[in-house]
Amino acid sequence: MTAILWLRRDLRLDDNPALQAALATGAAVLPVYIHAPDEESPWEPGGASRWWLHASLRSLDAALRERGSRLHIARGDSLNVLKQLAAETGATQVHWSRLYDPSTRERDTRIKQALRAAGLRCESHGSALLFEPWEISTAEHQPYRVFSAFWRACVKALTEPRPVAAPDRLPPPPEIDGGVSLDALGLLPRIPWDDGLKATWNPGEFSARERTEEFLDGQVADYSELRDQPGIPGTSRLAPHLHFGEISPRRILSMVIERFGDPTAKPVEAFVREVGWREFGYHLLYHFPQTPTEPLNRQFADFPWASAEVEAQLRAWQRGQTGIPMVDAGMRELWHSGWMHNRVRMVVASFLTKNLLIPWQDGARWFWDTLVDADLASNTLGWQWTAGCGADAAPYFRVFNPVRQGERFDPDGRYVRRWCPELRELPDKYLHQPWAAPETLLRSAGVKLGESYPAPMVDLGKSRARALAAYEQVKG
DNA sequence: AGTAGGTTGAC
DNA sequence: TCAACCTAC
Repeated sequence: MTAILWLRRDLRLDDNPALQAALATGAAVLPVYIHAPDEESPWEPGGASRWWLHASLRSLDAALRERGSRLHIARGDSLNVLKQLAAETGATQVHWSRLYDPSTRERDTRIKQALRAAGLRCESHGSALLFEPWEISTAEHQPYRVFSAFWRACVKALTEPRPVAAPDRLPPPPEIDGGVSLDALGLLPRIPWDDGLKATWNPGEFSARERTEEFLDGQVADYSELRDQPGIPGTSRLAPHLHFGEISPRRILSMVIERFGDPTAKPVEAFVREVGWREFGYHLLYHFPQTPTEPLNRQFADFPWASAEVEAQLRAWQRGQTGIPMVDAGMRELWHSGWMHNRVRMVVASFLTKNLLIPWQDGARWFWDTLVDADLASNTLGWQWTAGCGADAAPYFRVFNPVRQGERFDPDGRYVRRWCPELRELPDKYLHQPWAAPETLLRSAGVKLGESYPAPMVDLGKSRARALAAYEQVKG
């Protein structure tokens, strides 16, 4: 007898209810990963995500082997693969952790019905969230659209999780033919552009746990103060680990409670609330599955986005060549490391959607392709929030001024100097707005606008006024 | 999770 | 002169 453990975005052995359920059968357990990106269309993982996935699968396989098991890797139609494996091993059960994005939800429902019809026991388990999206609702039994109310309800329902640790030993998997090597999945880039990712990240469950411990024993104490400064490593950087399920939010909460007691009290409250934003994103994606492409607020259906010059402007934004230091620093950090500090994500998103009036969907798609933590729920929430068309949206008039943001959150210019080294010699006063610097100062800093660094592609004041006028139309 | 433009009050 | 605070957008 065999139980199949179908692993997808729960690439861990700790606090994995699907694994525990498979083990509880007392049968042989076959851990399987099936590569079928087309089943996630139109949101198949982008280049940075695939890089992470490769490393995470390798790490998972190593952890399984240490415990007497191994990861079976297959590719192709997920249902066919599962049926074949069940036939070959005589498996009677399949267990997996739930996903919440529209394509995989639909696929998993179909697969569950088909496998059950074929006589298999088939169970999906909640493991990616503190609360399933349907467990939290307003007094009127509606989904929440405002974060503060959503989080209040979550906090009220919060109980101390009791995550089950990774087992020391696993039953040996049945001997089977077939499968493919990890390398054969072609997840790594053919042209090696991943040096920055390698230098920045350690995917895998072990590193996820280590990172969490390090953060909770260190930076979290100053999180509410330092998390907004992109030049300082004050954030947890756990998002990609969470996205691939290398650590569960239940484990994180449990570690928080272990160290601090009340997770909603200082100093950890601000960090736990960020875990809450992640929950909110999943809540919204589940209840409003059209939002990855459609504005939640219907008034935005005919928002007057810019049409002329958009392609060239979008490319300048993507490449970090807008001439606005804070924006360019962020976009270059993203391209180099597959990640961008959250404060800067808001700045570059506001610049794209408001100063350039380029549709938020274009920005969301670029983030999707370049972020190692690309997550449909969080990405959709973030972009709709910035554009002003989503849940708990920034009021239409909230336009970030990237100069002021730079002066407030990167006051010593450490962040901009790191990612825009051609501006390094400029004094702090002009670092965030080189176009305002006197000519002599630019010359002595070796900056030639339009040559060594771009002239600003738009006037911030004028484009802000244009955005306010455009948003005036949807104010209702 | 904002900005700009004003007023106020401490130097 | 400048930070702190207030308010409209």
